[in-house]
Amino acid sequence: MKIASWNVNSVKVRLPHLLDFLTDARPDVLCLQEIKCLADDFPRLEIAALGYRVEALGQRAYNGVALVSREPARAVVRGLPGADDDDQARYIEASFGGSDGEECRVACLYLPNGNPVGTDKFTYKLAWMERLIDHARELLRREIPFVLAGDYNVCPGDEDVYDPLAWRDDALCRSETRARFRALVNLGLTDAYRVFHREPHRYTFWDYQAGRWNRDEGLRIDHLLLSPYAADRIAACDIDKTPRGKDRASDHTPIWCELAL
DNA sequence: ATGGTCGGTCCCCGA
Repeated sequence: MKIASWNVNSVKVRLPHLLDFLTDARPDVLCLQEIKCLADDFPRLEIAALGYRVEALGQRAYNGVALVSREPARAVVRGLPGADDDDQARYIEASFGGSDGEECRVACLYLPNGNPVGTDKFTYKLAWMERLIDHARELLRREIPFVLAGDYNVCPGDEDVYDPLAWRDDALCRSETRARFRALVNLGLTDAYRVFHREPHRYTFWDYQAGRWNRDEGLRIDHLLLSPYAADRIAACDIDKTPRGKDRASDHTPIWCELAL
């Protein structure tokens, strides 16, 4: 089962690139973030023509997440549990069947950016991470394979930033942020990318400004965290830089993994 | 060179 994650920064603008990626990469499940539209406005017909279905949690103008899959999603959960008053569309989770009949639970998440530090945005980010930790603990209790995929807005270490000093006090790199990411991993999850790639300075995001893409000055902030049963089955993982190099690209590029499920 | 870039919009905000 191939699972991919991509912050598309508007699914309407990125539709041609999205169709290209589905055609070329053929993921079984694709997690999308920042679709920036209501679920009813998601371009389903074009996706369906390629044999894919969509489950979305949308929002006007901001945020919005979706699961694009070949097989129908089962037991869909919309919204990260733990706060009834959170109206930001940042989380959707569902189960998908593997080729051997084994199931995998896939969560698509768009973790808050949190800038500027010292405001309620940073407080919200940290609280959201605490909720994610609590929910991951619940998923682990089920003893099933699962993947927490998405735009975490977290650079786990200095090796994941082109200029760690300049970014030291950014919400993506702050010690409070990194400590919570470590706490999540330390529950027993595996950073899929690091199973296969130890080199520093491999990125999934390059800012639109200042020619960051052309200078390869980016951040590794999109991650696939695997439960123990999923980690046991990992066969491959990589970042696909092709979409980022296209005209009218998203500022993020997809990350994917292959699980023997 | 005190800027630079996108996308979606209650004409600026979030990234």
